[in-house]
Amino acid sequence: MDDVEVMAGIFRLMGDPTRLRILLACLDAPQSVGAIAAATGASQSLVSHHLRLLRAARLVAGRREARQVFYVAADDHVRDVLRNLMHHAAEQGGPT
Amino acid sequence: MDDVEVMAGIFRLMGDPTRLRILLACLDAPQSVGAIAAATGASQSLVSHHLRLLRAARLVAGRREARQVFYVAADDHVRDVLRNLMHHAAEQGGPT
DNA sequence: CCAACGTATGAACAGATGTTCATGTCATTC
DNA sequence: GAATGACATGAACATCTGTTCATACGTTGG
Repeated sequence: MDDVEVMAGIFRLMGDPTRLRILLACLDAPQSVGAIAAATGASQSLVSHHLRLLRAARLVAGRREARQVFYVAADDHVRDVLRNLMHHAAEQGGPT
Repeated sequence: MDDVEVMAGIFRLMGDPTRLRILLACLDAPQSVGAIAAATGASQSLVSHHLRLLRAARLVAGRREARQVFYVAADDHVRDVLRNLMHHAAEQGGPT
């Protein structure tokens, strides 16, 4: 596949608010699916659906711990991108 | 609007291959709409439609020069994000 | 083994999105 | 000022996407 399409695929995944919140929720530390659902306010089912996509793109990695499964952002580049654009958003919202 | 939604909005715009190619085409130097269309292989109409969205999000800025309009990526953060993920794609495609 | 908990999956649906085709607008040239 | 070139816009359409609801799966405790 073309590099551009790979990039676009990643961006598209980050382009949904719910999925972005999920990513941000497990950016620094592994979180269980339930915890992510609670943190984002999305249903458990929806979170699981999204996590499947994020996992397929290797943006998150999941590890089973007894009954729960803990997900964490799997990529340093992704972390950088997110942090970078968070600054951007902060600037755009800017000082009122 | 929430910061997360702003970020997601930007990511979503970069999440379409055509639009991403358009962005990359005018990342370093201003390009006319026709030039962008030629560079990306998309129709003039489609490029114009996408440029409208990118302009609305202030990801590109357009300047009229006689008959032509030149667009250029308008934001340093965006440039950084794109370059950052280009490296990511390079790594993922990586050494076989 | 049965029940309970946490997570995953599948079907179905409403709404959004990318693209095309046709046409409109603005600036230039003759 | 009519014609041409470069870009913008609008309608229409097929496709994709996010969400929900119901249900299945795997793991632990009695």
